[in-house]
Amino acid sequence: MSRNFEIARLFYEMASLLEARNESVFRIRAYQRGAQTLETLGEDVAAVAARGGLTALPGIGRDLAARVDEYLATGRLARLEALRAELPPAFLTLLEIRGLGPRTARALWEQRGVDSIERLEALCRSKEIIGVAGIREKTCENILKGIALWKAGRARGLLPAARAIAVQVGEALRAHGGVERLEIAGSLRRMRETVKDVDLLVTSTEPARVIRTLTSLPSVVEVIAQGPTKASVRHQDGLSIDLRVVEPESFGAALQYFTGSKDHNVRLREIASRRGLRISEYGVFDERTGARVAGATEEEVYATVGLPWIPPELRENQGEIEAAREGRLPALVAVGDLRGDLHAHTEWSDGHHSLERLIAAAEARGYEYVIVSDHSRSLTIAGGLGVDELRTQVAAIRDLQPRFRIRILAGTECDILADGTLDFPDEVLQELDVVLAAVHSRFKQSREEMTARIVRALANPWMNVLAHPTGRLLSSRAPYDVDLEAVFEAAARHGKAVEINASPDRLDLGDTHARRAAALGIPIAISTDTHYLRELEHVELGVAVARRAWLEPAQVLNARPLDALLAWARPGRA
DNA sequence: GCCGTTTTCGGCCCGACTGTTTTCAGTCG
Repeated sequence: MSRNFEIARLFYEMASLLEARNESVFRIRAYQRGAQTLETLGEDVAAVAARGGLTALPGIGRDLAARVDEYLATGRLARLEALRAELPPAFLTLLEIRGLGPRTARALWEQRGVDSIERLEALCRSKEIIGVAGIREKTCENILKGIALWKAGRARGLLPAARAIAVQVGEALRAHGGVERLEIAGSLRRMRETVKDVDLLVTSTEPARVIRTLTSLPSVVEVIAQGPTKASVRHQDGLSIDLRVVEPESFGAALQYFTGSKDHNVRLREIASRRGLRISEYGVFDERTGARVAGATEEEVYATVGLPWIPPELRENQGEIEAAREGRLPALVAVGDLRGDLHAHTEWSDGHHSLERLIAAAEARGYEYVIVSDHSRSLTIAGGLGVDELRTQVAAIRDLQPRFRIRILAGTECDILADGTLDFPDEVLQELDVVLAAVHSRFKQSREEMTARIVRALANPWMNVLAHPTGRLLSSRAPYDVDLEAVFEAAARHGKAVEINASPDRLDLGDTHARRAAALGIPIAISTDTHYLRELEHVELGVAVARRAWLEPAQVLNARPLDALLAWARPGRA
């Protein structure tokens, strides 16, 4: 599905270049919408094109379909190349500077020859950009700040870190008074896997006081913008924090609005507009009379456009509005639906606690079962277990069982070797209750090799769950090159499950892929990959990904009762 | 450039803040 992202990126670029040319905002938006459709498409765009289905996709009409076809056939987009020729190669990079948009960047290129961030910085320092596109002293300073920020890296924060900051800042605002109600909104409320900024929404009778509190917090290093009802600041560890203060009667509308996503909200407003209504963060208003018809709660806002309340995790314009209209929103899986954890380590390999403590902690969480899935022998760096050691561990587990109510499952996180064979022989694997398999080495294999490797592992009759299927680390490592569609096809054919690994740096599978896998009928395991006991709590993150993937309990492997799980994993065993 | 239970033409989501401009453009979300 990598072509989906390639073409989406090209469409986004097209939109930016068109914007620099002052083209119609609607044409620009059309390319952005088309790009968004492609990057969230669960299916390979080439397959859609092959069956002539491109124009059936939302936002893809005759022209965009022709461009997709052109790219698939030739690997090029003539129109884009013509647009690129008008501007410097680094134009897109310039747009990554906060506060610098396509119009200004184009003017800088045409009037001062700005073709790189280095040159932009030099001209800012020498003040030579003053006079272009209404730029004066202040804008010059802001661009320099933007450049400094860009150099520092615009990393999105991991979900738990951002949430911690949001909670901390929220508490500080409350402590200083004036806050009536406070909610976390934005991508944090939608539980996106990474978060670029924290959106806080407050009702208050003293908006100025709350704004002032935020801008003067010790952990705030820069005030980006500050008005009577809105402020935007930079937190000391890089995230920006946006605060909005609204009246209580607008709280629902504001919460809906600031939760997003942008695309979800645009759709909602379009529907409202067809009904003669106007939705803003202040409420829902009758277009003719100007009268407010809703706003205090989110439910009210959705009701005005004939929809039930939609869970925040689904608000990505990925079909949730249609599903809501037709009364087929999923009954999303929740933490309480999970009956056990299917991926956990102990000090037998690279975990930091004993077998007993893991089991006791899982039992204390109220689980019906927990697996012990330490690494296998080839992963020496993680203290992988050899065959004898594994058998000793299984015996230790069987010995411990009578002391616990929770069922302890003997397992392994078995390495998938470079050729796709598993690290333990079949006669060893069949002694276990559940077998996880994962790639931990030779990440640089070609797409063909990696795909064949994983597909072969899935064919092993004793293997059950493919753990962290893409190998990505959100903060540091790209996924390995693999044809996931082929992997899913093999998993479905062999009756295997795939994992949502809830480790905050992995979240692997991610939401889009998990949704695709589940649509193919593949059971999804939501697992913590616990190495420290506190990480059992990461199950919340895994469930968040699952909810964003539209999963219901029936699609989740570890929402099944113990008997059903064992019958699935070892059908031959009594 | 897309789209249609108002429409195949004429619409297309809405508002805050900043810096520059005396009425608004650009950027952001």
